[in-house]
Amino acid sequence: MTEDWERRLRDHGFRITPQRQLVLEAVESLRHGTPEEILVEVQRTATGVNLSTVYRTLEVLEDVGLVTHAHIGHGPPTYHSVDEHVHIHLVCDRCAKVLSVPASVASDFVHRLESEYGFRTDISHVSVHGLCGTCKDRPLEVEPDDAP
Amino acid sequence: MTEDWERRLRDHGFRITPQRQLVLEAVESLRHGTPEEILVEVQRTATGVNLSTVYRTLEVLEDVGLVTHAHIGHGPPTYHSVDEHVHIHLVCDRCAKVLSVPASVASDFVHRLESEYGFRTDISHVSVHGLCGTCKDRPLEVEPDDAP
DNA sequence: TCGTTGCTGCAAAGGGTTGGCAGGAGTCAG
DNA sequence: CTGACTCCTGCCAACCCTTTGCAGCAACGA
Repeated sequence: MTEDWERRLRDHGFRITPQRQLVLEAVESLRHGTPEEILVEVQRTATGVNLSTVYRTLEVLEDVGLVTHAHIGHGPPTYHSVDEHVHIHLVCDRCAKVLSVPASVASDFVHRLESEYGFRTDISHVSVHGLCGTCKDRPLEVEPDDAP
Repeated sequence: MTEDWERRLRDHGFRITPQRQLVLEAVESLRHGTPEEILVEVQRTATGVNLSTVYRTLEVLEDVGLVTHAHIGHGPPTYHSVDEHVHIHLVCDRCAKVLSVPASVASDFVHRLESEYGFRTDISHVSVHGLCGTCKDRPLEVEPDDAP
């Protein structure tokens, strides 16, 4: 995959450490990951790594453009490697499933924001909430003792 | 403004209390407000009101459809009254300014999500990040001792 | 007016995140 | 290859935002 991650870090004055490599690899192998999940993945290789290190490392990796994060719902953010295709998260508020769709569906929207409001947006940063195809067709609530 | 808020609450089996009235009024007068900000506004009238009451009240008001919340950036959510026009928040990552634009700019995007992915979305729930008109034209960093 | 039960205030706990500190490791010059 | 200089890490405690348990108060129907 990304092989110039070392250069990327060095060029920004950061050092190369095992922790940084492991965190980056974890982000790449999990395709969506919260800091906690990334920690668990990292600890499969190196048990000693600490959660605060993961937080600090993710910040560094984001700084140099190797990962991004997005907010899915109310919980902790999820991190992605940037060599993934840029995508948007659709979060179902009913079943909590997360769909990824290519960012291109939003390109008209993005262009309108830029031309009409001068706002240049990073559409992938936040997720879009709603109901997924399965859930929106399902009746709202099924009280078990109401139907004949 | 909304005068049937009492009915709204009653119809859902909730009681009418001064706290609920005050919180609702606070949300309407602040047009964007975090729980903390709403508390401060409420306390201009009733000092004794507690932050947990604000949280619980906002949950109730959202339940009955009198307010909504949206996530702006990493911090706490902001609440709006629902009689406001539905809008999208554009958050500038550089200067942290928040622009509100009518949700109609996103209608094509919303329709595509529904027709292509079966996903029915509540576009106003999360905010869109990026750079505002002012910041995107500003040079990235000005190192003071680099130019001739 | 009285009783029921939901609502509130308080305080404490909970999850996620950040900060200070001392020791250890990466990097660079020699 | 070696040494020194910093940066980075692990640990722990603090932090912010939010939720919860509980006892007393107050809204509402009878």
